Amino acid sequence: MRFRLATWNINSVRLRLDLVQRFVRAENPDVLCLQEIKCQEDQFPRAAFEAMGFPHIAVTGQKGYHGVATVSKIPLVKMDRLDLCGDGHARHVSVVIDDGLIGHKPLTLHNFYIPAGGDIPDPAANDKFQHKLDFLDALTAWSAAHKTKAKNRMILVGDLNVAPLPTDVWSHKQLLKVVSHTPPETERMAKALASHDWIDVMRRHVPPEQSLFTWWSYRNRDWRVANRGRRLDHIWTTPALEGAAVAMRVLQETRDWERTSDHVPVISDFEIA
Amino acid sequence: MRFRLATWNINSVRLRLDLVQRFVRAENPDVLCLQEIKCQEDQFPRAAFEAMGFPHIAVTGQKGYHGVATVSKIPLVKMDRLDLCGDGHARHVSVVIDDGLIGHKPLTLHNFYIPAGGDIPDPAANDKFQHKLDFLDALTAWSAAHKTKAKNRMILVGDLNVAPLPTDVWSHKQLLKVVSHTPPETERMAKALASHDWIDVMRRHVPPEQSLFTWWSYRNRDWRVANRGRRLDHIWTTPALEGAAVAMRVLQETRDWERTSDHVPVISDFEIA
DNA sequence: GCAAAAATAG
DNA sequence: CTATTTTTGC
Repeated sequence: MRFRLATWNINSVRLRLDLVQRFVRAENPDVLCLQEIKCQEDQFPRAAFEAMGFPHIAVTGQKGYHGVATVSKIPLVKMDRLDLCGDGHARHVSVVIDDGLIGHKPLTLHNFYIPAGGDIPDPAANDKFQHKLDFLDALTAWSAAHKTKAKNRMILVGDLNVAPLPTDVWSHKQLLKVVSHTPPETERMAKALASHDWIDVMRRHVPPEQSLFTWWSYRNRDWRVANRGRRLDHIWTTPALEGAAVAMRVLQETRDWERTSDHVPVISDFEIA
Repeated sequence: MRFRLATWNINSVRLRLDLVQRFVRAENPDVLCLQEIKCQEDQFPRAAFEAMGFPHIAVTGQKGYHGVATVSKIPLVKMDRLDLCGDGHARHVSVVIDDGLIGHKPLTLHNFYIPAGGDIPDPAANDKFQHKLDFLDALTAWSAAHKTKAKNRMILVGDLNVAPLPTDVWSHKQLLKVVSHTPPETERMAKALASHDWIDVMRRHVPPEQSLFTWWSYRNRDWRVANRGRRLDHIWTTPALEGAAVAMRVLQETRDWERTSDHVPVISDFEIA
């Protein structure tokens, strides 16, 4: 089974439906994970996605903020959602991808939108940063609990809002005190990765010496010149899918599109035995 | 001297510049008075009005709310502004129209945007209604003070936010307790009219038995069917201009334009000796 | 710099 | 229903 998976923080799916269409026409993903859809579930533009060839749709939404959706050309079964911090935020949806072949082991796809964490990287002074650390801890606990099954076939994608490696930001030194790259966050992300021996697919394709970004702030108008980016979006797989991600690309060019998201899509082609 | 005068509550001049252009192309007014321009003076699109053939511009603006502007093809002199309630609101601009002929008496044009007055027609419970009544009283006092000169040639136009006659609303009975048609307002408007023997030009052209509206709420989508309108916009002249307004039309058709104002323009042709 | 919502005004 | 400003969040 071969398929193309894409993840994109779209920053309002209703406002940027046209950009999604342009992306889908150009790259033809089989499964597309969106974050920050910023709408309720009944406001999700289902018809437009069906028209784009994605009849299988799983959405977790809320009013105004957050929200994730996974749309697929391949049938989806067992849609589910997690509320890791028990706060009712729409930050996760999972699906089991089922291409209809008999006897295959299940393949679960988790789509996450981890809290951004506010401006001040001090959990005592900033509730939102505390919430982000709690969410990362809960992610690790949840992930560790799943490790009981060694052959678990799982993909985890999304806007994780952490740039874990020094080369995942434009300046390691200057960002050590900036939310998304502080030690409490990067250490927690390392623990999350270790908790299920998750494979960082993007870094399997781009060596850690090389800088790799998926997000550039709206505030830098000349984003390509300054190149003050961060790698906030990720694709992980469990060891059972070792080698399955046969290709990976960061779609930087979308950052130049008119009225685009501050995040760019990440694509990975999977070849599953 | 012959000229065409128009008044229109445009409900944001920047947002509806294209509609103003369409109106100007169709009706070719010589002088155009706008209300609710909703911009500061330096944000007023002067260049666009100059391009439309209005090099003479008088603006009283403020941030976000209210604001009036008079633009003209005929030279304007002695631009002035009144602050009848001393609250700094941008609700008036006056100009003296000067066509360059020697020996003519001055002709002053006042452009007003009277407070809407909020929802509850009780001055004790609603400061905005009190403000509206105060404004109408101040208008009467100001107008009476000008009566010293019997030959005063003045035109007063604008969104006066009062529908004075029973036929100026779609249902006299149902609107007696609705702000714009309550007795405290209509009585004050009658006093204002009497204070300088103002001529209600619109009613000189349409008999008071006939209903006459210039505004239809955005809330009635099918405005033409229900026809729940009110006459909130007015053109008055002093007795010295008796007979000068040789024609008058209410441009109802603009209410059907895309994304239009809830008010429609009123046009009057003047023939001044 | 953007986006959505809430508040405010009409 | 429409527009602007303010607030919150990213």
